[in-house]
Amino acid sequence: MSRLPTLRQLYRRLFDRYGPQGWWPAETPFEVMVGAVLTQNAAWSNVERAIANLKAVDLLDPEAILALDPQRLAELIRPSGYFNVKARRLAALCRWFVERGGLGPLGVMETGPLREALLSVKGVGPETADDILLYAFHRPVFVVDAYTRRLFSRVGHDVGDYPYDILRLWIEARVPREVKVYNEYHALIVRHAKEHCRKRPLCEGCPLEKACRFAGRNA
DNA sequence: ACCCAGGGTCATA
DNA sequence: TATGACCATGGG
Repeated sequence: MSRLPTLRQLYRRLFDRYGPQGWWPAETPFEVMVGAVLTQNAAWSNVERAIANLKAVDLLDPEAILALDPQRLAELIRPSGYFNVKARRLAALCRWFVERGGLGPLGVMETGPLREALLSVKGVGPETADDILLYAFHRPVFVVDAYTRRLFSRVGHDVGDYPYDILRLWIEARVPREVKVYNEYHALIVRHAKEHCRKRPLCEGCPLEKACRFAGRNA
């Protein structure tokens, strides 16, 4: 009669295996914001190219992006996919950022209102908003993605069809509300997905071991 | 050739 | 509220 692994236990197993992940891979909060939009349904390796393009012409800056011809912006971020849509989304986010006065004023907002403000930007959905809240503004908000849902489902937690915010709150109630922990946990889930579950069907050598096998029996 | 990637919007029922 | 179409590149 084995019990389901708690979220704390899963975190410990992942952290013991992989160690700190050093997320988010960006030099500034604004770069986090750009990356959060560009990584929507895209491979990170492609996002890196897009960001490198922007850096190469010194355009990784909100005002500079706003002053840019939309078509040229789209061309620069082309490698990240959906480049026409993302060019619009990026411009919308920059407009919002500049109109709100940048990091100073935004940085002193309460987390709830800041989240709502982010969600009001066209092209910023819950996951993108939470990426920005956690990794740019260092707020204790757990980022839920498809890997997160899949991982917790596979180890036996029946969260498969929870709506985004329900699942987020469910997780936040079970994980210590610390920025450091939320930061590493999400990064570790992505790392684990890349490392194992995509390439190896049976999770051979998986740090979750019994938890994954347990899920296998129920799947 | 197919599948997927660190999603979100919009139209429709 | 809940599906479905759509957006588009690059690697396995």
